[in-house]
Amino acid sequence: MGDVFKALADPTRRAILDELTDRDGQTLFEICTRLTMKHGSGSSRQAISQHLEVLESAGLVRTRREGRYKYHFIDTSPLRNIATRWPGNQ
Amino acid sequence: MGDVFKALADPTRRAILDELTDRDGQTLFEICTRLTMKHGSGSSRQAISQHLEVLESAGLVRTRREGRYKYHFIDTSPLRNIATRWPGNQ
DNA sequence: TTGACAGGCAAGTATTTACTTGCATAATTG
DNA sequence: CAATTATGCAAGTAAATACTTGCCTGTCAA
Repeated sequence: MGDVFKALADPTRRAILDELTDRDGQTLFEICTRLTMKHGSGSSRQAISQHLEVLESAGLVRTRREGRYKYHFIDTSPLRNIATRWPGNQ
Repeated sequence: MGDVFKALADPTRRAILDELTDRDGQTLFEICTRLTMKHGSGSSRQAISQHLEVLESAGLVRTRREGRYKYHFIDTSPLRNIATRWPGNQ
């Protein structure tokens, strides 16, 4: 089980979560191309793939395989602990 | 200005925030000794000092100098953005 | 069934980050 | 004033992390 905080530490991974928030259930290639559209300096496919592994291991992304496609879905439930760990934050 | 997410990525820094939540306004040495009490393998003074710099640069810790003492106070307001950045998280 | 497409694996490189080491400064205390 | 206490600074080391490179497997369509 990965660390949610460490998963959120990288700006590329946060951009991936933004992207999935905007359009849930994308494939690896869709995420790659849409990231290069928005931010000029897009990461490589392998880099994004490894970021997705980190996000999945932290429970922030769930995946479903269909044929040769693999769809990625955001899961925000692990974020709840962050909001409640240090009080005075409502 | 530092990155709030990167500041939260390190477990020692999160332990410092826990410690300040438990008892706000501690000096560097108080934080060091209380961290070594709870978790056996306490970090060195310099390590904690550098962690505090990161937390302060991220806006999670504010400081007040009085004589030779420097008091550290937690500020949870930067955490609000985290809770609201990715919806479906109330 | 051949080729293109989507994705996976693993080892190596490069960059970041955490920690250490040693000395310096400033405020108190005896 | 000298010694101690609390902290600061900066360069170096060690460990973690992000990224690359090259090849491999499975799926589908012509």
